[in-house]
Amino acid sequence: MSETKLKILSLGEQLIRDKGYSAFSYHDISSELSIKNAAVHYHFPHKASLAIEVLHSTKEQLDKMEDEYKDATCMQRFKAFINIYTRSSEQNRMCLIGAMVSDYTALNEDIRVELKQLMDDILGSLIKILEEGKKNKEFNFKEEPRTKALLVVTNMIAGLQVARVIGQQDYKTIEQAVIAGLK
Amino acid sequence: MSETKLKILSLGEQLIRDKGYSAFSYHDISSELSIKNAAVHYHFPHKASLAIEVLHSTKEQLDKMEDEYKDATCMQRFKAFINIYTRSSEQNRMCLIGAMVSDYTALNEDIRVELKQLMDDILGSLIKILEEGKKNKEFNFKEEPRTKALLVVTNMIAGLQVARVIGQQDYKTIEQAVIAGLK
DNA sequence: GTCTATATTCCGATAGAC
DNA sequence: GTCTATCGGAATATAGAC
Repeated sequence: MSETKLKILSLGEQLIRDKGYSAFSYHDISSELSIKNAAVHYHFPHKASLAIEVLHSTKEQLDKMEDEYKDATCMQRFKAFINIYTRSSEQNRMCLIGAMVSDYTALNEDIRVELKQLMDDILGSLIKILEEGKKNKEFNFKEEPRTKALLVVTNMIAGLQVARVIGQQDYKTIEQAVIAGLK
Repeated sequence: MSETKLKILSLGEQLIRDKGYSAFSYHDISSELSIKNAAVHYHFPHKASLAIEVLHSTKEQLDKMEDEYKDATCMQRFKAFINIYTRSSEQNRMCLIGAMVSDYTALNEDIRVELKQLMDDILGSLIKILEEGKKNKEFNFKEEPRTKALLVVTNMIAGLQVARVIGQQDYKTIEQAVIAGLK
């Protein structure tokens, strides 16, 4: 992938997670990168195609992390998962899922399908960590792993969203409580 | 308040919770109510003024609910609180807070202030219920009431958001787990 | 691959008639 | 209070030169 395309992809992700999919524009990208609107369209003909590549790129990062941590303890894997959100919090941004789901009715069918796919992958990855950790007694929670995964993920997604209004300290509080909730 | 203004206010709230603040337009309102764009502007000169009145109206509903349930048990009050989200789920909509916070960077300062105010009020209301219920042994949770409130509201906010992608059954699962998590 | 220029559409908002 | 008409601006997108 060309240098410019990579920069657009990366900036596109940051913008989506800062302003939301509907609210960011190709102008935001072109002005920041000192290129023209048409150049952005050359690399990503439609806004939807940029969003879809951002979703794919996030899926790749998830796969990479799973691979890197495949021999780690469940708690280490869980903390690596949570760390994605910690980094978002430090940027004062939402996570990609949180930014996209809240624009769901404005998305076309292609993006909706990709978004559901990524959501299923993230949830699936977390469920595996929780299942295994419960089985080997690393974790101690009473809910079904899928239920616990839904609780954790929604804490993270909305935690990042509300922290922009009420303060990042509250995100930290949520994060610590989520980790403590496994013991 | 005139009939038309009330209809616009109500529809405005539904649209914000369906499409998000940035994504809904005065055209959505005028077409649905079979009036003209200018008529909507007569009642709400700016889009921001409509949003602010929607936020105020939600605050009034919260106050009304607190008053109605002032002699109820903490569990009854908690369930009444959760019921707001249940109704949103049945409409396949986000809650107002969830719809607005995800558009936070697109909001002007006036709305941001009102949004933070409402967020504080909702959180404060829930904290009181949790505090009292913990004190009188109706509830049994180990976190600080404020922490528990943050966990519960983020479960609800993002639960409604992700349910539109992965299915309303998952919202139901979250809701049941949240209630079970008080015992 | 990037540019200039422009088409098209949509949105928030206002002036002024009725 | 609602209408017609329109302004100004922004957004997505494309054609064609370099």
